[in-house]
Amino acid sequence: MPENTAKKPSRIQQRNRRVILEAALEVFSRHGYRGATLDQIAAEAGLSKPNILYYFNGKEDIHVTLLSQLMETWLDPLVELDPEGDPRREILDYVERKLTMSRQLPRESRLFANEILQGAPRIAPELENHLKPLFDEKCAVIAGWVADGKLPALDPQHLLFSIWATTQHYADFEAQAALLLGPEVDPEPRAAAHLQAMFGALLDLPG
Amino acid sequence: MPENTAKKPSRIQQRNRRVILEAALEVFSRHGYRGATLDQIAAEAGLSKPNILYYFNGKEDIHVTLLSQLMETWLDPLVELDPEGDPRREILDYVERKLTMSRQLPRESRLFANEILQGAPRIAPELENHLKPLFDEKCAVIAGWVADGKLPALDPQHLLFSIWATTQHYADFEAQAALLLGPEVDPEPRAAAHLQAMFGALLDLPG
DNA sequence: TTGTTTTTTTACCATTTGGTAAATCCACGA
DNA sequence: TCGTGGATTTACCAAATGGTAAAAAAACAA
Repeated sequence: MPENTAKKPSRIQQRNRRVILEAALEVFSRHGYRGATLDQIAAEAGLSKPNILYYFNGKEDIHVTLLSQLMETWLDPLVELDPEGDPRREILDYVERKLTMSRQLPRESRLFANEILQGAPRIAPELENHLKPLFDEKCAVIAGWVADGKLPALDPQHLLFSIWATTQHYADFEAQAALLLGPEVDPEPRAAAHLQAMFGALLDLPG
Repeated sequence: MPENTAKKPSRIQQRNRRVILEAALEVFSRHGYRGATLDQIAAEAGLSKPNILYYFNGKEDIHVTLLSQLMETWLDPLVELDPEGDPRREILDYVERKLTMSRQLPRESRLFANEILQGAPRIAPELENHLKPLFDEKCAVIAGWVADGKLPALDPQHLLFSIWATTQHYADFEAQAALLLGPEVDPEPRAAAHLQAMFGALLDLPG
């Protein structure tokens, strides 16, 4: 195993760790943690299984590393929600960003969905440390907007849940949407219009 | 294996098949298809593994039987949506029924979520035969309401997707909600209020 | 070029897991 | 109560899977 202790990783190390994580994203997101095998990841990465275990301490290490590394990207749209901006614009833009992310990074969405569905056994600490503070912070921002009369009375926590649920739905349950809408249809444009209308209506409610 | 061909199942058969499917629901919904083992199901059912394979042809047979058997229950709230009823009432009542079902049958919700997340490899035909016709039928009903001016212009397909996503979210991502709201809080009352407000606002939009 | 360190491969291993064969047990009708 | 067929257990097995040891190869510094 590469002695990372205070050593700078070689170019080969950097490249191979990247290749392995990319392959792991593909495999874990399609089959879940338990359903994914090191052999599949190795094949996808174009490396041998022992070689993969030279760069990571085991299957779980790969999985945890992957989740941790993607957490920042995943939370980024919410980070951008600006307390100083126009409340209605900020929230509708957030919906838009989240939907775009679901469309562009469906594997990441399914990776997190899989993990949380199983009870978040390997990522709970990461959620506690990164997601929860951000969630609480942004809920407070939205609650402030409501208190200031800039938004109708609404439940910040459940508003965020609804945004997550509706936007990630298109990545997580893509198989179902493809079956119901037809595989060749791209749901995104109509999904975007629908979600803007729905959340827009909620935000326009008389306070 | 019990010769089911044109024979009536004995009382023992009925009971054990029921016990096995109940155990399988518990295990499959917690760990997904690949993450569940026959040994776990056997332990949960209080039977030996070979005894379980006496009643079912294999792991996949149990899984498919379970999904098929629960499909009807799962679609029931949508079946009840009445074309003759008041459009707004019908849809909001449907949201309520779906949320109640998510709360009362979270294992069923996670079972389906797991399966669809993996691309619905074992349940696709069942979805095609049962979900799709119902989906198309009810979308037509809603589209009719819109055409008659009884509802504002909205997208029936994506409205149903949003209802599914938001209501099932509380069962499927329970681990996350528990982490963010606190494990002792029951999200249901506020979730219900929020969803009624949100979908109510959408349905009240000026046509 | 040579010696040393990093990277990769080869050859394994132990455990888990879905599944089976056959013996045994047991419920129940005649 | 005895026989028969359905129900259950015991004892397995082959394949898959996560992981390791050690040799070989490649990279690199001097």
